[in-house]
Amino acid sequence: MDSGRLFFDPSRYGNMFFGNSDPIFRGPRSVMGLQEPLKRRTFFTSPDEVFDEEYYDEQLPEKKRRLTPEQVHLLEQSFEEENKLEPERKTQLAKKVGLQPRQVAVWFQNHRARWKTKHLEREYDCLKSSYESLLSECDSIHKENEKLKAEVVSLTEKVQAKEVAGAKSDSVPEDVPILSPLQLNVKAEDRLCSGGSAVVDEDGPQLMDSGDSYFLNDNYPGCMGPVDSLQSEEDDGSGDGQSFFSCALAAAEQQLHGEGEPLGWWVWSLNN
DNA sequence: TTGTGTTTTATTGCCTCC
DNA sequence: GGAGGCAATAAAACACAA
Repeated sequence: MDSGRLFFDPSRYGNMFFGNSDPIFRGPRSVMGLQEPLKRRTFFTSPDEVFDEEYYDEQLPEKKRRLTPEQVHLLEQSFEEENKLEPERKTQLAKKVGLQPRQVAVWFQNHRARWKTKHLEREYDCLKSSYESLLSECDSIHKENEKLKAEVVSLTEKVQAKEVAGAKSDSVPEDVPILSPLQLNVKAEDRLCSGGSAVVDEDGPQLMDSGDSYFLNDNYPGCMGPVDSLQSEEDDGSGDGQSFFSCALAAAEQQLHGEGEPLGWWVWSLNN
């Protein structure tokens, strides 16, 4: 926009603003009566003034003025009802608030723009906090996953140590295989997956050789599967997830302390 | 008081719809 | 082609710190 443009363009809007065709539109500085601050007043303070041609005959056009709080209030009320203006409503509202219909239209236009900006900002904030919340949740699930994997490794090592120590004295049935730590690890997690656990559903990622990505969701690198399925475990009371490890840990500890059934049986039962 | 940043009012140009 | 909407922008009005 050039700075010397007209304050008001009669060619576009006719003489709706001023009641005559006096060529007074020369730009803001030449027509705004800056030398007469005492005569300053708000643009149109009453409906009568809006249509009072004599007023504009005797008073030079003024600078643009802020609308009064009452005018703004009325406009906002109307905006809340409907943010677009039909011609009839525009005319009625203009009379009601004491503005030119064009001013009302401009106000609505600007208000829609401001509303849109604020709405976008709110949506952005909402999405941002939602994203940060999910990120934090994902992080804690990832840590929990690491913890559980470490627990599996620890238990496996304990089981292996116990088996090696008791191999010579214990009589293990011939058809019960002695599992290697890797096999035991895989079997334990296999049971975890197939036993109705909510941690990994049947359609989700299945066991792979690496043993370190069973719980990862390929669609969300670094993230787990749906959080809801995790929460559902507690809800349905099945408890096949972490509680499995707790049972395993208890059984291993019992074995280490010479209680309960032989660990060979536990390994056998896992395998069947 | 003044400089500066923000808000509000108004204009312009372009686009879509009827 | 005219009416109306929107984005971009100008410029006045306003807020406020220094």
